Amino acid sequence: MGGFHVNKKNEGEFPTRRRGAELEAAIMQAAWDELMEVGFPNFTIEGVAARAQTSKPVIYRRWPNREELVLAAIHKILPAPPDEVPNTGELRSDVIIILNQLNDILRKIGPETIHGLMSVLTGIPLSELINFRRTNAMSTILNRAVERGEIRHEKVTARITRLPVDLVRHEVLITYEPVSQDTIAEIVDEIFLPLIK
Amino acid sequence: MGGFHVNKKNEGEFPTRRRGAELEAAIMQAAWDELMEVGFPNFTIEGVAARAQTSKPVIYRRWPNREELVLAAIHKILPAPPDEVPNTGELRSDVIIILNQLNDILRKIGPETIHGLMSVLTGIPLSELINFRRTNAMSTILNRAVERGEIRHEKVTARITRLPVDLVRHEVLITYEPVSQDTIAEIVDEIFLPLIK
DNA sequence: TGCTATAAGATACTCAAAGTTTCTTATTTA
DNA sequence: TAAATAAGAAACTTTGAGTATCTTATAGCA
Repeated sequence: MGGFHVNKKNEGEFPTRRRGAELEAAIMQAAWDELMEVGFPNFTIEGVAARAQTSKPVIYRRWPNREELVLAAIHKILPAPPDEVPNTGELRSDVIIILNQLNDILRKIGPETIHGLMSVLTGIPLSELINFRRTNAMSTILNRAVERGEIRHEKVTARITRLPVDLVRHEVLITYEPVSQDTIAEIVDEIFLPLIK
Repeated sequence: MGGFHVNKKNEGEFPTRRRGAELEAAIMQAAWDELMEVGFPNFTIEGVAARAQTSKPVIYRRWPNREELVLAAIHKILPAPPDEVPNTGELRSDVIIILNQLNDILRKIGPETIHGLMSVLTGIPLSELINFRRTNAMSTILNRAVERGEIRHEKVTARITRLPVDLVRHEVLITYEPVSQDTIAEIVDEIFLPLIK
């Protein structure tokens, strides 16, 4: 028992029905827009379909559910930070650059969406959900600082390497404090550098 | 157009229909059990009503929605940590006690539920959602350590006071690492104490 | 150029659960 | 013992997830 069909035959010169990559890109953009406008808890597949001027089955043929669609849109739309690890010649400014990149990404996605994803995609740490190849950036920065003789390598433990990133994440996601330049400076100058210098 | 009613008249000696505080307690327990068994994403009001052997309107008369019901159950059922702030006479062991209490609470509620609540109750920091009057415990501990002469008061900034609690929260909620005694010791001995001593 | 495979799009399902309404009746209280 | 209160039963509306079925536009190929 099929539906009531009103498709018009298109005798025109170029296609009006999108397919493949073009259609996919339109859906990703629509999903992102929907997420930004209504927020994660109100994000619906139907809303995305309407916005992209397509229909639900088209979306379900590509992504199995709400969460995967959101995750895909995030990875597709969000500009990844540059691949190169900052290298200013000074540890402090390198770390501040990394922390600003992280803060930007988290702020753009929004805590509400991140919490929503983490609630549903159980047991997957944030670094796996949203990993812009930033995992090793801090290590690289610290190795360079050791090579320059700026810090001593015995000070560089795994926990201290993660510390600044962890604190920015905590600030954005758990306390909802806006992470200003002052906040970042505080984390770096009051916590991180004293431990490693 | 009301429903089909099969209530039996109870001519017995004592009430079979619960009300007030007794009913409320049964609902809270049912909500907690439901949360523990099916997890936050699958938690339903209908499930709670069935489990508590009552009906949806009874629940909706008291709590406006799913999230508030969960939040109420958490606060009702979860044993709050003791009111007294630990006072062993040594900073290190006091901090370890606090961090273990925090870890216990977060583990009992579960990251999935916490993320779910934070996604829906937008903009409310974790410390307001789940505040077992622990907010000032660290301050008290540090003040006592200053009084004992164990540390100097200039070292005690707001950020350093929050640091150990922040790191445990981050570990449980963001990285999903199990917080062992070793992890807590690492946070205290490798990060916190070196900054404050 | 026309044929065929593919996939888009429309529509209508089913199912579950949120939240509401209406009614009856048990229980408390005055 | 009567009146007020609130529990409980059931059916309702609405929304959205996810699926199934069909038609038809389009791409790629013969």
